[in-house]
Amino acid sequence: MLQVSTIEKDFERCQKGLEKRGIKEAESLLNDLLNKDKNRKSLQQNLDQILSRSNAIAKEIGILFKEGKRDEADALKKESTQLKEESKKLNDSLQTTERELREHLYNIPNVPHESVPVGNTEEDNEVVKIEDSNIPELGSNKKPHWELIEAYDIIDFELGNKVTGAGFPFYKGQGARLVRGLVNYFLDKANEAGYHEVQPPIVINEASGIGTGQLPDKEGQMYHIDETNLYLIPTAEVPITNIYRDVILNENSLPVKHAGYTPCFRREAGSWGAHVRGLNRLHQFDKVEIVQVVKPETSYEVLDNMVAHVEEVVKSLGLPYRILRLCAGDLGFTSAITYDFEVFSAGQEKWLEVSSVSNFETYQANRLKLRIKKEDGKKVLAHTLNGSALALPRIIAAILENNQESNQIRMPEILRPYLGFDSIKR
RNA sequence: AGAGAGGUGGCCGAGCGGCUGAAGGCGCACGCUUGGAAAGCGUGUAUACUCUUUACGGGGUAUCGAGGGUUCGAAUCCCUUCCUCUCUGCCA
Repeated sequence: MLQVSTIEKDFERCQKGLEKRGIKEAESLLNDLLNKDKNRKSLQQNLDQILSRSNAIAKEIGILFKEGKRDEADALKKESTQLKEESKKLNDSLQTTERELREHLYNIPNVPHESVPVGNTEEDNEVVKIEDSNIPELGSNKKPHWELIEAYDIIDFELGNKVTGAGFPFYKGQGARLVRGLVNYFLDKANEAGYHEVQPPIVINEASGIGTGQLPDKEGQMYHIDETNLYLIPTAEVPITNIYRDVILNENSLPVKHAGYTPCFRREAGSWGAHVRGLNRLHQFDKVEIVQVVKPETSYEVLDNMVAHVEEVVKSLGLPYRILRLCAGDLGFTSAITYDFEVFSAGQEKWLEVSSVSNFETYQANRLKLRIKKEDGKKVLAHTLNGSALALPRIIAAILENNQESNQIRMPEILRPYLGFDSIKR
């Protein structure tokens, strides 16, 4: 969530940033917030004064009682009772104001970074890099992965339908081993790059959802468990980043780098259709996530490092890819800047998003109350970043489609030690 | 799931209606001491909001799991809720 102090100091930047996101009334919105905050402050001040007086009276009464001066004490009691009524009222309106302010802030997205292109749709995303020299020539008998997986019997949607429902496939045989191999490979790469591995819970509470910004904004995208008011994670970002909720980190313990593998669950309500066949969109999928908590002044350098790491992994699989800088309209709610990675899947002749690397600046940290204690004792909000490294299903789709031959699918060289086979055969 | 115990500062732990933002200890930081280290001694050591100050700093309020209540006054009493531990049950 945005900080009121940032809005005060950097009004114009905030206004322009939000306008870039298509919020036309940004100026009045921000002014409204500032006014609410002013209101909050004055209420707080009045309340504090009354409480201060109450505390003084209570102390006096204590002393008077000890001295046996009942009458004087009784007079003070009356005043105190009166003050209490006043303070109750003030406290109520203070809490209302604070709640409104908070809710208001929750509903304002992050201010995009300067370099984020203007735009509303995917078309406006900026292609930063494209590496398409290795797009295969498949000729006339190329197949999309949903045909390949049936032909080789490695992923079974029907079985998933039976046991759970649409979007929950079974991976079988070499398909299951491919998933396991990829997860291991991705985790090994992350470890090599200095990310400390964690295996987080895949169910989170409400506070965690709010901390990273899934709640209250994207409530409908998560599976909810009513009995215990818990949510299935949509990404490992949530449990991993929330390790640092309500934490003050020493400056010298930064950067914090974590990697973790989890299944991810997304309801994807209403976003189904012909263009999301097969592995392109699922309710449950596997992903290795990388997360960093860093000093504000280093976060853009770190972002570049994370992009470079993801690029290295994608490249090592021999997949054609491109890197996009998302336009303001396509940018996630909590992100200041996001780079998407897409791989080209030659069977469908489509670019598929396989990773999203974002800098949230202080937006998440402010919600999380994640701060850094500097050498001089001053505290500042940390910057948080994360990226997929990588999400599996579309990587699998691209591997299958791009490496298909008439009677086998060759596996990328680098994966073979992880798989125990060189190609998928019938 | 049933019965009981408990949640206090970075940690341990006292307090069980006013003098407690909180004893004592440990840890940590700085200083003294030392040839150096240890020990010893001294000082300091939560967070948020807010007022004030050029700054150093100073003041106010809140916070003893969370929320509500009783009271002039609550870490201390009552209620609700969450969590932890022990025993019983169940179970990978």
